[in-house]
Amino acid sequence: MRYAPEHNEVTRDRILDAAGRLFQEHGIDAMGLAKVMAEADLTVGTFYTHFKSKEALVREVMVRSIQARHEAFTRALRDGHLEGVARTYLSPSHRDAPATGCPAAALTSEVARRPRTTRQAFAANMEPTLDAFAECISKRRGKKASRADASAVFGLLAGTLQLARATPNREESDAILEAGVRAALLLAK
Amino acid sequence: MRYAPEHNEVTRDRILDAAGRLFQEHGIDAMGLAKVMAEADLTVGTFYTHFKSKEALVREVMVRSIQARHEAFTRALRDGHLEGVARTYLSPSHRDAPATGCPAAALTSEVARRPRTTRQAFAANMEPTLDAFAECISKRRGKKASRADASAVFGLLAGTLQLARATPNREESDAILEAGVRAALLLAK
DNA sequence: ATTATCTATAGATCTATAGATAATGC
DNA sequence: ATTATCTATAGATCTATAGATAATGC
Repeated sequence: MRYAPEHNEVTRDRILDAAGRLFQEHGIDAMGLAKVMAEADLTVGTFYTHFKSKEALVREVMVRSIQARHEAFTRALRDGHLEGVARTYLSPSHRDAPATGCPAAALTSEVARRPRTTRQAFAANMEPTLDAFAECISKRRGKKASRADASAVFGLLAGTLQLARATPNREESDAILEAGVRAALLLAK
Repeated sequence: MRYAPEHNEVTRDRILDAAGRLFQEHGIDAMGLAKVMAEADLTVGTFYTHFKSKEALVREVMVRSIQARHEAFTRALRDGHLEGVARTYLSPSHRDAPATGCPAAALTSEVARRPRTTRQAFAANMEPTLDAFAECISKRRGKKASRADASAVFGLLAGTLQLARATPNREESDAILEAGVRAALLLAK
């Protein structure tokens, strides 16, 4: 159709957005390409003019979601406000909205089972976020924290959010979130 | 066939073991019943004489795996040896053997997306383990730690293990594990 | 004229069921 | 005689491809 020059890219973005939401809410393996394309108001046939394979989509979605989250993290982490980040991350509203929430909390254990290229894309794109956490922790502690140290704090946030999501009783789940905030601040002291 | 009275139960156990390994290694949605039954040296047809549905299998496998892990945890946690538990949990060999490792690290984010009955089975069966952690932390701190406090420590362990599994570079992954151990001990102080 | 979209389909796999087969305690 | 197992199959869905259709810049 020789569409407008930006048309292709706009559609691609719509597919990536749809896949990002559906993968995080229902898991990668649970969402077929037909459902992803329907969420983007398209049919399956069009998928392969935009992506080489489902795994290529998974990689791109992950990178994109991680980068989008990075923006949010760095905005919040500026000036060393780790407390605010922890409170927002471990909030009931984040727990209850996995589709638009942190991709690491939703997908890390699935990423671990994906092909090496996908894991590399994940790890490489998490580095800026982990470095931002490390810098923030360093400031609080008054001594250098490594990226690995930041991974432990981030692991606490993501792991605790997952436990809260898997806990059906609301009060118990809320209590897990609150204990997670206290723990995160203790850790970064 | 009017088999030996214990025959049915033995076979059921074999299916549960097979499913436990395959679910933890490849994810629940990635493993079809045909593959699970083949791993147990059976064919698909037999599945429904043992379980009502795949979801019923998922619930039973989870309960069983969590209980098996609980044994290991309580043995190790006795006498307040949190350091040993953290070192074993965040060891390269645990990272590299998800099939036989902690079910929570492998499956919590998937459990969060399962039906409420499955999440209830998960949460209820995690309680003894979390209480054992809470008791151990209480001893170390010299003041009462709640189950939610234990969830934060456990969330740190599971979340950090997941990050280490998703990190393809070995040195970086090892560093994450080590930082996780330090963080766990710091948290429980 | 170009190309993103559509419909249709291949071939594999998924969960679940039906009915035949085979193993063994009475 | 009982029942766990098998083979076979239904019907839905999965990833991926082929070829027709339609939209728009030249």
